Amino acid sequence: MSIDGQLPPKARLLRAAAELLANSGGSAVSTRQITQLAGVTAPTLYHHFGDKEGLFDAVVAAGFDEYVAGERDFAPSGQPLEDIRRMWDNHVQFGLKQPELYLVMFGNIRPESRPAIVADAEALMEEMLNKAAVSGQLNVPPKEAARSILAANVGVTLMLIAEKVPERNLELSAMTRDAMIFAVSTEQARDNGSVDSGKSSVVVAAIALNAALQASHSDQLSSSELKLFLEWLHRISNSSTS
Amino acid sequence: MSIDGQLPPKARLLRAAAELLANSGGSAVSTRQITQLAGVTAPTLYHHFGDKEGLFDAVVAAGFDEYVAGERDFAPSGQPLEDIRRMWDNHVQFGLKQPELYLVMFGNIRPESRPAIVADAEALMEEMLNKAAVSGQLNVPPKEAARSILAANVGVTLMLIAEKVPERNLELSAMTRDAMIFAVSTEQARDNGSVDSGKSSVVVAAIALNAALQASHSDQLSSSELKLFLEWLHRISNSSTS
DNA sequence: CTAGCACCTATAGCAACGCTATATGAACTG
DNA sequence: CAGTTCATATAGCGTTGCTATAGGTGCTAG
Repeated sequence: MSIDGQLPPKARLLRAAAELLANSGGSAVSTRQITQLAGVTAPTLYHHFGDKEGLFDAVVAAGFDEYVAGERDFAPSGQPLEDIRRMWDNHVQFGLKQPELYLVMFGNIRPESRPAIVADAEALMEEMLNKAAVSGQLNVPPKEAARSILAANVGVTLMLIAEKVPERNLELSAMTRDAMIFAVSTEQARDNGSVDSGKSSVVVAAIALNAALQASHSDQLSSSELKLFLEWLHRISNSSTS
Repeated sequence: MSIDGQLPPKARLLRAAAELLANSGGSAVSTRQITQLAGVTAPTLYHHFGDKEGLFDAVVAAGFDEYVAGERDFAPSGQPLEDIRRMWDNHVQFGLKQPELYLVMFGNIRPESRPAIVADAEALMEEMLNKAAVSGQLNVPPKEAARSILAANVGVTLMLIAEKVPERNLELSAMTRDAMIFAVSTEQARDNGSVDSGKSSVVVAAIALNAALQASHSDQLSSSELKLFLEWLHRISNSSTS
């Protein structure tokens, strides 16, 4: 069993590494396995990729393209925060579908050395969050929101990967996802555009306070209090529609 | 430099492994380094711990005791959710103080094989969340809340560890923490938050809403909610004086 | 006191690992 | 056709985790 196909050795190495990584079942993958499956010898690997990690980086880059493609396939961007939710789910699905690859990408943490891939994923999410921000749907800077959401997203995915398949409960993901998105979003983001007229003075005042709070970043309340406060405001603001 | 102290070889191995792990700076720690520092030879290690991972598990067990001790030192506060918050912060601090040990404990993810240590940490958090649940402060089962919070906690800690020290921003942790706690808690859970200053337009709107609310009989909020809501409104309204 | 026994540790070494110094072939360029 | 560059192979270095085997140590029994 070898990868022949008359591809150039570089591509064969990439394919062999990806295949072994995907089927390794958690155990380590050696350069000898890879080169044997690719039908080349060791120096070829090091000529093209520098070292083992370079090869894995290249595999990860291809995997990341797939990841990004998945992330971008969504995003017809009616609702940026809805797109963020789909990005989250796509992230989790990617991790569960290719756990080995995912672990190389996001699970290979070393102190003081941040994998470039994480920064890329962060930038991707920040880009999307920027759209939400310009629509006034974010109450924290997009960069920090992206870092926070991605951290939780990775944490949840790692935990799901570590669990045995039959015990995996995607509710964990959904719950954490909604919590994070809710935390960074303003209240109007949870609104699907129900526009109403003939509001009472309470509603008007609530909307005014709402806007003022969002414009001025009141720090009179803690951020978590503010979330709850705004949720109530939202309830009051929508009271005329119910 | 070797660990002598006339301790039995088993303890010397544990100490040597812990020390090398703590100072390895991210690079791998070999059994030869450990045995040399402990002043023993290889078979001694394998006699006592089975294999390298067994040794690390033992080190982790000791580290986990320290972790648990830190988690239990807090918790007299009467407010379970406040204790959860401290558990979160303690978790992050532990990870940042001993990143190598933390990575062995929480960063060594393999598919289908869940480290027992994660389950223990989860149980610890679930136990605390149970107290919140009996007080009616949880709106999700404690088990799922614990898993969700812990997943986010680990994700945040790993991300902070991966960052260079000067760039570490603990706001990421605080924000994610509050988001998760808020997500699992009922509204009555929070009352003691940090009090800050406010902005004038907010104050105006708050006063308006306050007056409007008292003039009308809104049934959008329960009486207890309304009470807290008005209290916060009052706080915002008075912020100009501070 | 000695014999036996269980426990613990050391000597020496295996197979596998990541990686490389060196050399050879192929392909393009002048 | 000579020269240069790129790509691959031969062979092997140093290190890794781990172990088959044997020897030393301290105990209890006769």
